Amino acid sequence: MSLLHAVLGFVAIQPMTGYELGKAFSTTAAHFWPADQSQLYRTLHRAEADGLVESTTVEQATRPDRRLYTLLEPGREALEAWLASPLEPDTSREPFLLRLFFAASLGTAGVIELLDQRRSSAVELLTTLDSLSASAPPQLSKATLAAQLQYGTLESGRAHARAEITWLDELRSQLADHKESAR
Amino acid sequence: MSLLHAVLGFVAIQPMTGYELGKAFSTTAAHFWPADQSQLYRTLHRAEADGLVESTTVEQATRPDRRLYTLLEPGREALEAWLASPLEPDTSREPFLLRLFFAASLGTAGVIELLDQRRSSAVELLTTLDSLSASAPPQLSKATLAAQLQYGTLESGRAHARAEITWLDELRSQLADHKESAR
DNA sequence: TCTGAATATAGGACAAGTCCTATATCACGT
DNA sequence: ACGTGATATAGGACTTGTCCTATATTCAGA
Repeated sequence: MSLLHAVLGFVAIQPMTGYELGKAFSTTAAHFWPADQSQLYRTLHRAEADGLVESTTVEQATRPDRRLYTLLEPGREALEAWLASPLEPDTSREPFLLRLFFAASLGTAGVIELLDQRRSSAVELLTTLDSLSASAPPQLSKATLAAQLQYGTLESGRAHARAEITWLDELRSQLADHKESAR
Repeated sequence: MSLLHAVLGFVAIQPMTGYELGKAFSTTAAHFWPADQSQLYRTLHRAEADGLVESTTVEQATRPDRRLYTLLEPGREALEAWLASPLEPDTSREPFLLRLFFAASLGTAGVIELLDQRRSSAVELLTTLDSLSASAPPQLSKATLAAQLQYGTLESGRAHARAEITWLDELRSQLADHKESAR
């Protein structure tokens, strides 16, 4: 249940509404933590019921009312406890690798197509991250710790995207050679 | 629901029991597709109910009976359809990045500790993958396509683990420098 | 003028996965 | 002798996330 922690993390920086949180996720955190809009609001409700955050309704003339969420002390404690808790081992699912693992029946040509598809999404991702990265403060060494860490997550995405592309290219050429030599 | 496809993929290679599938996942596929034992059996039941696989009970004297699952034609079609379907964009969650993103309140020293923890799990993973990789056939260029692809998923894991370590080291030294210069 | 996107929140139905427990027997080590 | 792990399957309870729909208004563009 880490969406809760992400929500607490954002609200700790600044009180926010559910809508703003959605924006924050889809811009800053999209590449490592997709957040479903519906789930977001449900998480906020639950966090409030659990006394972690508090909401005040901000009436608006033309738009629907906004509910501004503020972090409460128990919420801050939960956030800190999460940050300090031991890292659990990564158990991530990689749908692409799953597919590749079983893709032999597509034949060499089919697999190469699959690799090329994957390659172009990786390039696309890298381009997106590059442009986000370009809009970061140039004086990183003088930035706050928070800014450095947020930039760091971007760098992580870039590093992995580059690694993915390199790996794909190697595998591709290996398969192509094999096909060649099998003539 | 990709566990189903993974199950079909394994059963396509060779008829298997749920128990054997569990083994297959935890040895070959553990690093990209963790499979819960309970979920595995449920998936098998459902696949059989849907006419994708067929099971025959193999009675055993001392051990509990085994149910051997065989791929049926509709199952093979489902598998091929999945392999040929367009790749959906990756929406993976990265709990570590989420934590790092909000970790500023731990302070530079605390963050460095976090990075070090992460680094040692990455090194551990890399070591595991390296030893798996070492037991692969040396004549890779002569291997079957299936073997090449399966080896490829291992290589992917290694490439990403190395990228992770490099990135962690860079971030770590950047934070350390910053701390240094802030004295 | 009409359509769609943005602003803002919310619920229902469902899918998928996790964790724990149950059952039963045998082999192996201490 | 005694517990632990391997073999083998299965269900219950629960959590989390996804997808779709609803509601209500305003503004920009075709």
